[in-house]
Amino acid sequence: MNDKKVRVRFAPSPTGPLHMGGVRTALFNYLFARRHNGEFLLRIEDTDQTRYVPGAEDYIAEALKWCGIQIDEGATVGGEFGPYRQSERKPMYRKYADQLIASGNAYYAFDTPEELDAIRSQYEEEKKTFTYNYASRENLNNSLALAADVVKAKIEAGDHYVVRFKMPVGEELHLEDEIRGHVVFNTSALDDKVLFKSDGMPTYHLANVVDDYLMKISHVIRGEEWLPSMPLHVLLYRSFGWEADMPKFAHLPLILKPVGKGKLSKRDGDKLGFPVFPLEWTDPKSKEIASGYREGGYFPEAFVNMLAFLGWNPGTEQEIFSMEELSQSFSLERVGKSGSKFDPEKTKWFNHQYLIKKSDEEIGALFAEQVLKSKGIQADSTIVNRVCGMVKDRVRFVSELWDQLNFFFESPKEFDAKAAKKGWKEDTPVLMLELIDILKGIEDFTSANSEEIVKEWITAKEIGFGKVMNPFRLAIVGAGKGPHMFDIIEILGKEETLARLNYAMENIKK
RNA sequence: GGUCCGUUCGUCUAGGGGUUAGGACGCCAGGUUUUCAUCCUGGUAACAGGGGUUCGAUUCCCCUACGGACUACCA
Repeated sequence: MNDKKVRVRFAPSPTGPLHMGGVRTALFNYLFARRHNGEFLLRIEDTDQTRYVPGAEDYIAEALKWCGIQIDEGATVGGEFGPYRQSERKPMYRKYADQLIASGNAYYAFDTPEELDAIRSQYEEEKKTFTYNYASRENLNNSLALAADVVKAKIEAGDHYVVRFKMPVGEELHLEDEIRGHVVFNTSALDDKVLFKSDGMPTYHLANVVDDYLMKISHVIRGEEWLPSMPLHVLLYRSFGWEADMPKFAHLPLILKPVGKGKLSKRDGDKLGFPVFPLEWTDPKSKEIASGYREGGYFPEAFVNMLAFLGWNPGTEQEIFSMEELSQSFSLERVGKSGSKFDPEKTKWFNHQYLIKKSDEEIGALFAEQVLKSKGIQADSTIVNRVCGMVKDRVRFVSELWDQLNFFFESPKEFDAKAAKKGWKEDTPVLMLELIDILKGIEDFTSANSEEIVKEWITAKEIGFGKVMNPFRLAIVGAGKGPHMFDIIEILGKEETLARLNYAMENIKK
């Protein structure tokens, strides 16, 4: 173990909204940085200009912010290792490609994409696989096969070319991954990857290694889809002579679809009935809207907690972790090796846990803002907070509160048929009439007091609570649901309570 | 096809040569409750298969099967 300062980076490509897998990668990097008092950087990998999507970069920054993932250095916040956008670093990559050519680790290749495509399909017809590597490069259009003066002439004539890595032959590479342990690759099975494109931009592989080196990255924590290119990256460090400063690698297991096969993709979300994105996203071209966790009513803490447990666990039975607790507990050793199927149900459970932990004031404010306002209902915030507190433990989302609380804000006009059939009997009207009289006489209409008086009456009359309380509830609530009856009528007040009772008497037909 | 990675309840997972294989989500049942829900209690359900190694393997090794990733002048 070297004692290098921990510096990690999240390096997304701004080709669209970040999906939850990307957010988890960012989260694990962030947590790892926090745990080791290190730094977390955001680097934008926009080397492919053809795939650039406007708004994607802002989306990434906003999504991380919503999750509570703070960026120490990066495209949006600056820092001494900038710029942090690869398009802005463009001028510096060229010399590294040249360095590799000079040292014999890379070469010029003039083959056009069309030529390569043609070769590939020809191989396919012959049921062979074409690989641009030691076996084929001597016969292709590159500086390894061509005479030096021809190469020089081509370049001077302005011919388009790429720079390819010259993959060594027959070497066994023994690599260490922080999550997977020992991994072995044979370089003969690898190909001569393009490092520098004909448009003057580096590919991911070159830019990534150069930037990680220049930005003094200590650990590369990324998705498992990058595992196959780890040998290339290690070889690049070696070719540059940067082995001593090479970061450690950790490849995270993938997040899989809840049903069916394969990894979770951006297309899955709304089709499968849950968001795949942290924030809602409107595609700038098609104007299609993809739903987000934020807009779906999830709390960022719940979303983050759920994500943290996809592939990682603390080894204890604690499941609810704040960002602070995660920062203290996170370790790469406790990240699993196998992919995890995402479970939308558990995410809802996490949301419920956070919802019940929040104060009545917080929930009340959200309910007023998100639900009542849109219904044009204005209500006293003390009342709103109080009723939210009464029922918050039975919902998973703020939006579900309305179903539990509607009767506080609107008197019932219709009555649940099933509850009416069950609770509203022949003798009910007589009892309700008596109940109205009792309630009328109560001066102190607080919950405890009216409960005592009504209970006394029921006990004295020997009629059983259900015979009174069930229809009473039906009249007040409109259904067989809701919190403690006397708490409800205290909030409603005597006048409203009596009005509802009278309305029910006239409108519930047996 | 090739290369690499993986495989414990339906799902997320703990565990690890000798355990009643633990927890959570979901589901089911009972209890509490004047209702619904919460809550409490209980239940359902797993070491992919075959070979080794060993006194003993779910745990270590190999093979098979299955799953996954990668295989672009995309990241």
